[in-house]
Order: sequence, then C-alpha cells, then structure tokens
Amino acid sequence: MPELPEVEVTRRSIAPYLAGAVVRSVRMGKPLRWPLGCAPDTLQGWAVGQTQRRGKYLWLPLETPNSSGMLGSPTAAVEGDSAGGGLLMHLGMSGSLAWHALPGPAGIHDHFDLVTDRGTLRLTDPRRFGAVVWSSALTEQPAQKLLQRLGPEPFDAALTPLAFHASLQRHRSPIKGVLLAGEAVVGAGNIYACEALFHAKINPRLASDKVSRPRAQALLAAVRGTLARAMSVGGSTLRDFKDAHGMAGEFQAEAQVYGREGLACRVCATPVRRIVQAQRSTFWCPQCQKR
DNA sequence: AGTTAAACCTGGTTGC
DNA sequence: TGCAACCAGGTTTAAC
Repeated sequence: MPELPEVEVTRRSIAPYLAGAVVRSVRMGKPLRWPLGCAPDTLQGWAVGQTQRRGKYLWLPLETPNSSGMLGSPTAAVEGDSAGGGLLMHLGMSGSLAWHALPGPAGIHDHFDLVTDRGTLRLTDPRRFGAVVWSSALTEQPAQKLLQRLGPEPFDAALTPLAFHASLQRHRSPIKGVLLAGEAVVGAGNIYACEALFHAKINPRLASDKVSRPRAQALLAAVRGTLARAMSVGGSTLRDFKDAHGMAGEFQAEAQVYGREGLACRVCATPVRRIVQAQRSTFWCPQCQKR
C-alpha cells in the first residue's frame, strides 16, 4: 500500500505522540517479513526519539529516558552497556500504523504493538509484507543492509536533474521499472510512478537510457510534484490506508491514469490503457505518452 | 552485470 | 451460491 507519501503522512501523524514516550511493553502477532531481531522485553524502559523516514522506511530511535525516576524500574539496562538503537519499520503492501490512547484488543491482523506510557502504536498488516526490525543504529546491521540500496530522497537538493539523468542512463530496461526500483530516486511506487510518467508525458515502455536530459528533468519534476501533491492530501487510500488517527487519503480521486483502465484520459479523452511491466500493472495514456 | 521471474501472504473482486 | 482465477500500495532472492 504505502508509497513514500503514505509513509510520510504516517510519520507526521505519529511523531508528536511518540517523541518522549517510554516503552512499557511490546506485543507481537504473527511473524512479519523479518524477525524483530531482539527479545521484545529488552525494549522496555527506552524512550522513543524523533521518528524519521528514509524512503518507505520509518526509523524510531530508542534512547535513554532523560527524565529519570517516575517509572517503576526501567528494565532496559540490558547486559553490559547497550547504548540504545531503534526500530526500523516498513509497511509493506498492506500495512498501516495507528495510535491508540487506549488500545482495544488486538485483531487478527494486528501484528505489532509498541505500548508506551502515552499510548500504543499498533501495526496492522493483513499480508504481512511489512516488518519491524531492531537495529543498534541506522548505520549498523541490519538497518544498514536494508537501506544501503536506496537511491536519493526525492526532495534532496543534491539530486539534480543532471544526476538523475545520469542514473537513468545506467539502465536499458523500461523507465517504469527503473522508477520502481528506487535507485535513481526513492519513493515512487506503482501509483506515483504511473502518475509521474503521465505528467512528464513519457511512455512507460521507453528504455531508461533513451530518456533525454530535458525529459529526465521533466520526469524528476513530475516525481517531486506528484509526491508533494499526494502528501498534501493525505496520500492515496485505495482500500485501507489511514494515517495513525484514522484519516483516509484523497489522492486516488485525482489520479490521472492509475486505476483508470478504459476510462477517458482527463487530458485527451483517449481510453487509458493497462499493461503489465515487471509483474506490475502500468496505467498510461497512449496518446499523451506516445514517446 | 543487468534484467526478469518467483517468492513471501491475505483478502477482495470478478467471472463462470 | 460456490469456487476458481485474478488482482492489490513492496522488496528481496534466485534464476536467466
């Protein structure tokens, strides 16, 4: 489900609640994509820092609580001198996070609860492609291994049109798949890759290395514009995406091509077409995206 | 080395 | 109504 806008919308909806919250307990449901990587009880007593995002991952730093006392006995003092770490979370295809002041009983698709002194962060993920992984730091394993292949952030000023074009030049496969791979830029999943290609008027089947410099510049602008617009309207809610307080996204209503097979293109009225590329549906307008 | 299929899961929708 | 087939926001791993 969640592409970068949905993950960022989620981050913004949980960060103020999590910052400074002290972990009381952790509840695990069915196995997710990867094991947590630590005994759940060892997280007790740590305070959550400022929630960050990298690509479609969320990073919840766990630090030593600065206000000492008040809590009975932080059992965090693990053997020796653990200096904290954090939780790297991914929402996979069907995951979402919810914040509950008073959590109800866990449902069959609730596979991770981070219970804190301020409330509970709950991961609901029917397909269980998501993950929660403990890591001693973003730069250490296993976080490092998961993040290392990510390309630049879309709104990183260091990602210039020239650099983006150079990345596209390294691949001969269709541009749609290259966007999805997230090596040239992270964040555009199936919805926003389709939408960005439409706005840039680029045929999704065009070989990546055949995208000219000006067209690469237009594509980068389209990726940025699409992701920014999606974030501003709360992301896309196709089936079940909600932010941590149950707010649905609105972007799907203004999609130009995604999910519109057979419907008239909003620009030229030509029927939107669906093809399969790299095992994923690609929606595009054969008239607006001729080449 | 680069590109593409298979795999991980569950559930909703469609069509016979 | 029942059931098979297909579809879905992602990413790693194995195989051409």
